Amino acid sequence: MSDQATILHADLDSFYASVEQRDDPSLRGRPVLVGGGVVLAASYEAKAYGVRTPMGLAQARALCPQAIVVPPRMSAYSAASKLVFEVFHDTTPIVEGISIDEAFLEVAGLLKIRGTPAAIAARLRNEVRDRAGLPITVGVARTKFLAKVASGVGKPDGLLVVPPGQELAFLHPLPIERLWGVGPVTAGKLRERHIFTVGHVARIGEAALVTMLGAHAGRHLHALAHNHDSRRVRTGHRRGSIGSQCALGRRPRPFEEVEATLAALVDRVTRRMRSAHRAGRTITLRLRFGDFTRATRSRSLLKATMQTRTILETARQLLREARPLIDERGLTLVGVAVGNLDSDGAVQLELPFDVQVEDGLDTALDKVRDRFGSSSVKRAASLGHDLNPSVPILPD
DNA sequence: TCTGGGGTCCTAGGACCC
DNA sequence: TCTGGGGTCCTAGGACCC
Repeated sequence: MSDQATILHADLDSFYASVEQRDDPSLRGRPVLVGGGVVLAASYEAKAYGVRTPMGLAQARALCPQAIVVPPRMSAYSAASKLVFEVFHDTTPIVEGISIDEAFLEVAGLLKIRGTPAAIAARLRNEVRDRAGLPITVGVARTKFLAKVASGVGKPDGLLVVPPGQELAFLHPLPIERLWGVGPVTAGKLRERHIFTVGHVARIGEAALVTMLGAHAGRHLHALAHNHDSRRVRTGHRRGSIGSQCALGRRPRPFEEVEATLAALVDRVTRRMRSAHRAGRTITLRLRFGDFTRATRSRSLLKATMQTRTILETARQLLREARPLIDERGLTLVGVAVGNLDSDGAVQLELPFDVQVEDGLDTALDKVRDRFGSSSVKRAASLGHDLNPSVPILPD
């Protein structure tokens, strides 16, 4: 681990609601809720009344009757996100997007030319405000995990640097829910054992955590509580699945209507696959029932496809096989996702500027593996690409 | 508190191969 | 006829994230 805090976690505040307030001045300073059936985003004025996501709109209105509810405008949010990510990429070449509204940035290579990480982060916040008109919080620390915790603590519209040496003092008083990977279930298990803060987690041994939570989760939490997190900021991620789902409400639906909904979902998914040039091999049908239990059914094809017909046939078959469950419990959500995504043919990526093929192909590939993850290079091999040293081609 | 839509990662058993 | 260990893929479920 570096001896300087050079990882930034940049996180837009109440993203959708902020975009609405930016685009409609009459909403500024007022409680705004973005949502349809549930609250997708709440402005800080609304959060002050206890509104959270994802909360039913009726409940949110009860907490904050004067809230202004606006329907989501996803295309406006995508455009705003694009602007913000341009600022990220203008700040440093090493940007790892986490979602539409947050990213990790590594600034270790910029210190000589652009100043301290705190100065870089402050400029980043100004740029996002100037160019995208949005408030953003930045956390700075030596590890990704701590940078993310810092941005969470620094919200809204803040900048929080955790200096090396003060990390555990910062971390240990925080509630366990701040740990990445601690959701309601894990928090419940920990609370049962009177573990309420990160400091408590740090004091119990790794073995006890593993017994409590399983091998991976236990080791993961133990490491995070001690601020052990060697993950680097990684570029070049591509998602592994594309899906779409639709809540049906509690009213019972005829099976034919469910089939029609499924067809529309498959159509939406395959359109997105084609525009992203991704083909997939595993079709997953996602179901949620009247009692809110869930089930998934999946099938893998021999060959990746982005064809609506093939994917719909498979999805329909899965739906028919699940019909007894549906008839028994009632259906409240249907979704379809296509995973095992592969590149549709060769996707060319330039090697990072600091990787020279002249060093020898193996050395270059090692560096690329280090940066992008080993899977990218394995995929190149499995696809049988000709790795011509003068024109490196790496899918993904 | 009656719960959207988009994802990720991990676990675990069984099939199958060497 | 009975047996081992290691590895990968498939499927289903669960927890978590924004």
